[in-house]
Amino acid sequence: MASISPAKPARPAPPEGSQVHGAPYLRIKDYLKQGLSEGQWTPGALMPSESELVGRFGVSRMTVTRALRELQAEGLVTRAQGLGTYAAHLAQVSATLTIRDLHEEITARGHQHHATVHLARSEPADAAIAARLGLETGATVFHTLIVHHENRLPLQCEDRYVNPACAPDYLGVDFTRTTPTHYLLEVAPLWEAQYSIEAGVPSKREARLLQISPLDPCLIILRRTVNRDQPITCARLVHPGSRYRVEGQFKP
Amino acid sequence: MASISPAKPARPAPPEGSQVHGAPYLRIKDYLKQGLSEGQWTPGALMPSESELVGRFGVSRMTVTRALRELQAEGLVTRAQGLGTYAAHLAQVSATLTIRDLHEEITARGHQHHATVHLARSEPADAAIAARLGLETGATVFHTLIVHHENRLPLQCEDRYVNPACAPDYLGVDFTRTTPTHYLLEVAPLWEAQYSIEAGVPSKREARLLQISPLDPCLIILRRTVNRDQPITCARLVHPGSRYRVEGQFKP
DNA sequence: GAAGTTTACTTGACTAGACAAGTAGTGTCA
DNA sequence: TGACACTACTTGTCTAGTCAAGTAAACTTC
Repeated sequence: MASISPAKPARPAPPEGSQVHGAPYLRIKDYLKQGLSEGQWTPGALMPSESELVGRFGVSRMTVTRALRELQAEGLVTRAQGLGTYAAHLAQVSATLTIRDLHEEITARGHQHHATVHLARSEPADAAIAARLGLETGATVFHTLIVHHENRLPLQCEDRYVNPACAPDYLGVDFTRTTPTHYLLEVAPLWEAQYSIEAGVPSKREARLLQISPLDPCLIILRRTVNRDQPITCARLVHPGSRYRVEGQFKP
Repeated sequence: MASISPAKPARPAPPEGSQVHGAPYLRIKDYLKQGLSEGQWTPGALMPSESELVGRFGVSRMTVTRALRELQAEGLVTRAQGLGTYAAHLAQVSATLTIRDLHEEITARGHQHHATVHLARSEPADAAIAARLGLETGATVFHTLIVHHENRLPLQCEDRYVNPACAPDYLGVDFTRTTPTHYLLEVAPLWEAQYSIEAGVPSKREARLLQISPLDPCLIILRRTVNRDQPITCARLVHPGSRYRVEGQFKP
């Protein structure tokens, strides 16, 4: 099969501006990205077809397909069978906000993390908590209230409810050494989470634990974590606005 | 070539629990995802090699490669040449927060959006703004201050500086009809953005424009947008904490 | 003219190989 | 014992084709 490969027809040189080095699929991606950033294809415009790119770059269709599929996964183009590849409307693109385990975040800054446990018990769930954990009202849930400190300064008040079915040994964990997030990640490795980030004022108890005034603005994150089958945990994370912010970047 | 295809050797049945329907690469992804969610491979564990999956599912290596490459892109596995495929440590995974154009967000809720323009002029940049836009101190920049309303209630105060080189006609736009975000997306289609989300109190002017008390907690988003070559714009978006929150979900 | 058919073009998915490059263990030789 | 080559296994990338399925426009038929 390799011996009778026909001589390749003369093909046009690779388009100007595309990278010369690197794997062919990366060169194709870079060429298309650059055209998109220069406005060569405005949102909604029809982009070159796979066979056109095959001819232009002198590669096989699988290579072009890979480049286009990755651009699609990155949200830069949309593709439709029978129609073609189109430049995407970037307004709908999403931002990636890195939300890491607080312990890692603090130690990565070279600071000291320590936690104080103010509550760790099982209790009957009220209607709101039960609904969020997919349980009956009055069912037993685990409840912890932990304050995380960075260099002795309170940074986060973590009020968390856990479904006992997912982590039966939860209350036996020493939360001054392991964060609940870290422990739950190990017990239930693959999950989905929903977040909501808002600004508000702390409750009186939260203000006292965070050593701030009840009027100080706080960044409040509500997080609910679900396994494939059942809810695992829901948490209210309250941070003094002056000491914490969420950062992220978005790279289409 | 099709006529002399050899009979396929007997192969083990697809692993239990995997989807029967769907494209083979999706079946393989689903099988691996399920194993990860059930703890069959805990973070850091070595997962089946490509050739093992080829044998197990009776497909070609390209198909297995595609499934694994997509799982890698989704952050579920890490791969290393010469070593193998490993279950990822999910703690470092990122959450996707959808940040849409405010006009779209409001109209999608079936509500009415209108904007009032309180400032739209060019002015010399002070040191802080110039640094963020990559310009010299004193260089001319465009400055707009716009309040966005949802059903007549102020929702966002948008204080924005724009690099004139990227959008020379910026001040000619009617911002009661087009949001700056939307216009800038059209003028400079491909960009990167950095976000910072924090809780704080509004300035006196912001409080007045948003019709809230200067003590009310606000969700403040600082956004800086960069093109491939140069910074485009930086903005301070102030939202009353009681009226706005950022939602997102994370689905590995 | 309206309704169906054909054709050309598009993406979607896959096969059965190929070579390259990185890692780790094993065996050999000085 | 230490240095080195060899080997087995892994992922990374690519080729040159295949068939399927969806769209749209041109063409044919009634």
